[in-house]
Amino acid sequence: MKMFLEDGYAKTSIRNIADAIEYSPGTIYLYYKDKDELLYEVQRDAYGKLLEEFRTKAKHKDPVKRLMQIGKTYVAFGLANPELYDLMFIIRAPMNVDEELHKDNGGDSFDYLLTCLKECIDKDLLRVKDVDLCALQTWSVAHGLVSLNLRCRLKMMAEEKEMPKILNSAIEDYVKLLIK
Amino acid sequence: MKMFLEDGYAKTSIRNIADAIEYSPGTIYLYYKDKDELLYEVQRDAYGKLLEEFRTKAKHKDPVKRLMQIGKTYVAFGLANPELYDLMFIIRAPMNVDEELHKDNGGDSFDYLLTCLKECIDKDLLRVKDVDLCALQTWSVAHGLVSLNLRCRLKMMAEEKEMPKILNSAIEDYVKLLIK
DNA sequence: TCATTTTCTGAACACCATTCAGTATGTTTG
DNA sequence: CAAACATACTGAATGGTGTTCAGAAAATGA
Repeated sequence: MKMFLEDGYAKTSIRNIADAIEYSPGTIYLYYKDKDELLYEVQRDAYGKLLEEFRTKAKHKDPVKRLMQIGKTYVAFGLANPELYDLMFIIRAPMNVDEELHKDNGGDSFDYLLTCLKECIDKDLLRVKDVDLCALQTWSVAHGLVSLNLRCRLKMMAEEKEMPKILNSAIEDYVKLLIK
Repeated sequence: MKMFLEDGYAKTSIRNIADAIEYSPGTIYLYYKDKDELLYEVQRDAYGKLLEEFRTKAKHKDPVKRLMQIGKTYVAFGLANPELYDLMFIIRAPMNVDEELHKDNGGDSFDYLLTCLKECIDKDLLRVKDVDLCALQTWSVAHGLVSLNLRCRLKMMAEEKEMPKILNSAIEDYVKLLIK
């Protein structure tokens, strides 16, 4: 995980890992089917990390304010852990193998959002009706912001150092847009 | 471009390309600095393609309805051309070299959205004030939807074949959210 | 101590992007 | 026409990649 986060998934080779742990490359294949399976292990941790972040930084009683916290926490998480975010949501590799992995892991974070939104909508605090659609939409805004920035597609907007502020404003405005 | 779109950027090797055009691998390096530079050429085309799509499919007189068309066109474009979309907005490679390339190309499509939003806001038709922030937000929703789907992160939501409808609803609802 | 199981090795395979000395072709000049 | 030059191309070599597998080493049990 340390190497994946420092150098990125692609640049971390099985040989580099083998060197670092002082084993031969072949040994790794006795424990993991292939390089992707190493990724799953890291992803499992990463999804847990995000959920933990939600649980500690997005626990306001008011579901609308909590929704705002969730959005901001997500964006901040992506900005603070770019390589980790990459592994979790941008990299191509996995998702083909164990569908359960994501229902159990990434799913928990999504459920956190879902539960919050459900409470908001039940209390008639938002301008939307469909919980699932709204959750998808909200996740998409947050993911869009983080991933476009991570892939340097927002260079035309402002300088690098300005981006956190801008992304924060963007997600803030979006949540405000949801509120009745 | 044909090979990039059929097999993806990563799986298309310089050797494969050399074979296909019946030249030696070395020859390619006489015309392109490296593999990434081949990508830029394709990206240039791709950005043009998206802009062309906007121009033909999002030209309603009413700026709000045009905004809706832009959103739906973008999502449809991403769903219809997954590999192309990947090259344009998800792949890691470029953005480091020629910043102008993107101001001139990807920028044109972004300007199309920007202009439309400006008209909407000038006519006081939307619930937002800041054009740039709203453009970023709108692009993020659309990109989020497309890229999460492309990377199979939405498997828990519905079956593959259901996704186009859902993504369409999501972007539709978002634009409706913007309207006063 | 010896047999058995478990763990590990590292060379080999088939790829990859990239480089570069050398060759072939085309063009221009004396 | 021939020699000089310019352009175009080659393909082997370099140093990387993920992955496999026969065989060696270490640990365990009798």
